[in-house]
Amino acid sequence: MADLQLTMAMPGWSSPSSSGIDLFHFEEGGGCNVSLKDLDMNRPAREAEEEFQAGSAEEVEEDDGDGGHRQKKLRLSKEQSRLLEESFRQNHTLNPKQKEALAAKLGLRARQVEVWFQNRRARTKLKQTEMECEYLKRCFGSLTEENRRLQREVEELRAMRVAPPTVISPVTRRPIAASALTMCPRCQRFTTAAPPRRPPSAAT
DNA sequence: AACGTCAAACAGGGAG
DNA sequence: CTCCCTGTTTGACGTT
Repeated sequence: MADLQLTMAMPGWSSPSSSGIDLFHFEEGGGCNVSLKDLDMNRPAREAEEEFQAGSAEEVEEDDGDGGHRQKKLRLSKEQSRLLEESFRQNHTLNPKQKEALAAKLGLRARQVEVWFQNRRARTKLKQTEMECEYLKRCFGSLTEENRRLQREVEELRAMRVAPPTVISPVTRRPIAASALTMCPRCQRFTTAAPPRRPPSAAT
């Protein structure tokens, strides 16, 4: 399925678009993910599903009669979830017509389908973010290790660095650093560079 | 019973 | 104004 587009290339990770594996896999086929929730759900959802399976759209119980505006929470049936997932795989967003059609097909209100898609998108994004986070953590770990290794290497190289080459000074007849020699342009002979002249010491 | 997790539903704000 | 995103609340359910 090409429904998830990770924005990061993560070596070793198969992108959903190529693997065909969704981050969220619902109990299609295997059935091992079926929990008691799915089997013994609260009645409104089951009723809705029965209506849905009978081919008619049904308004799930909307008001408890006390004027409270919050919907009674329903759990979607297995079949409703499956169809929503299927639809989500084809498209992560729905236009109003598609929303209405899907809602009618599922026996839900358009608002419920809309909310489901919103939540589903959010969950997908969260999952992606978690994966990216894990990947970055691993990157950080390996880079830290690499950094340590390079630091050690630098220290080792510093420790084994040989002393600079020396020559015998033609003036003092003692060893001096070769870099301290300069060639006299007139006589073409090596001589020691004159030490930088210090200006007369200023006070302080 | 208390706690944790999951997902449905809501609210507010930004973009078009 | 509508749609979507994001953060939050809340109810259902599982686990300890």
